[in-house]
Amino acid sequence: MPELPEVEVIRRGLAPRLLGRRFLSVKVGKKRLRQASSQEHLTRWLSGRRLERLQRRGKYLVFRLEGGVTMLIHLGMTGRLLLGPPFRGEKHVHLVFTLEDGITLAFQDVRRFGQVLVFAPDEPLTPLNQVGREPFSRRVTPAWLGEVSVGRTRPLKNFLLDGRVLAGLGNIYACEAMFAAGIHPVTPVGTLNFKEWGLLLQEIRRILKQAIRQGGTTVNDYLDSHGKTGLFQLDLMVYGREGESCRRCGNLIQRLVQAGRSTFFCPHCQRVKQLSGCNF
DNA sequence: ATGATCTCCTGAGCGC
DNA sequence: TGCGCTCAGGAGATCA
Repeated sequence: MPELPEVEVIRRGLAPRLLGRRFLSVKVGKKRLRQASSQEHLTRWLSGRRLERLQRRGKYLVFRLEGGVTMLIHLGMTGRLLLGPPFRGEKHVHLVFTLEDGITLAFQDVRRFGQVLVFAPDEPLTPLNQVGREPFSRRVTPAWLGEVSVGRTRPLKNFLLDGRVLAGLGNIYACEAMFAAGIHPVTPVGTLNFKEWGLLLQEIRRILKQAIRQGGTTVNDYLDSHGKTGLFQLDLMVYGREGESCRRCGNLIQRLVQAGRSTFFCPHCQRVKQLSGCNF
């Protein structure tokens, strides 16, 4: 389940191999992805164009090509972008890009939640309109988090999973950040004070950086662009650890369901916030 | 306007 | 061994 760190690791793995090279052709499989441009559209706008920049926006990879053409790739739940030709008979390969110098890039996605969309020059990149601020952006501050949460009652966990506010966090890193900050996942966001937002933001950034350094988190499916697993799963404090001992206090990690997703937390390290009159 | 729920998809894991 | 069930979750759609 690629979240911000996994997408960033993939971006860094792909960039040295793809930048400056031209796309020659693309082959699209029969099964439909959640959202994908047609073979004709991809061929028309990619063929012969050099990749100028490879960026990340939230969980999207943004391929900037010559002449203002842009390709967006979202890996969904189980998407992979693998360098090198796919093995014969490899399952769930839905697109194969061929570039100069014999380089191939395969998009593999078991659950087909992914997106591969190409945009003509000056065509608006509509999927990015919904993407919130980058966690490492200077525009994300404790004060801003407080502002967008004032008067809101939704639980902190749901807030962190809302990509329209803060981009790139998924279930794993949301759980880990709340644990690290010692804040209970059901806490209504409107009750968090400046200090708590500051601590949470600090922990979000620390954990995302650490996960990038470790090559991401592999729980079931994730592989980087070279087919390697990440290592951050070894550092997980709560995610996927229901019934196991808290690595900080020894109490049992609990699970609850929020917004249809599992939330893992330590009931001792993450206390339910006592309501106080003044938040700031 | 806000927040919760549903939908898409397939394979792994489990009980019987 | 095989069948049916549940679960995993990002993001857009839909509902109260």
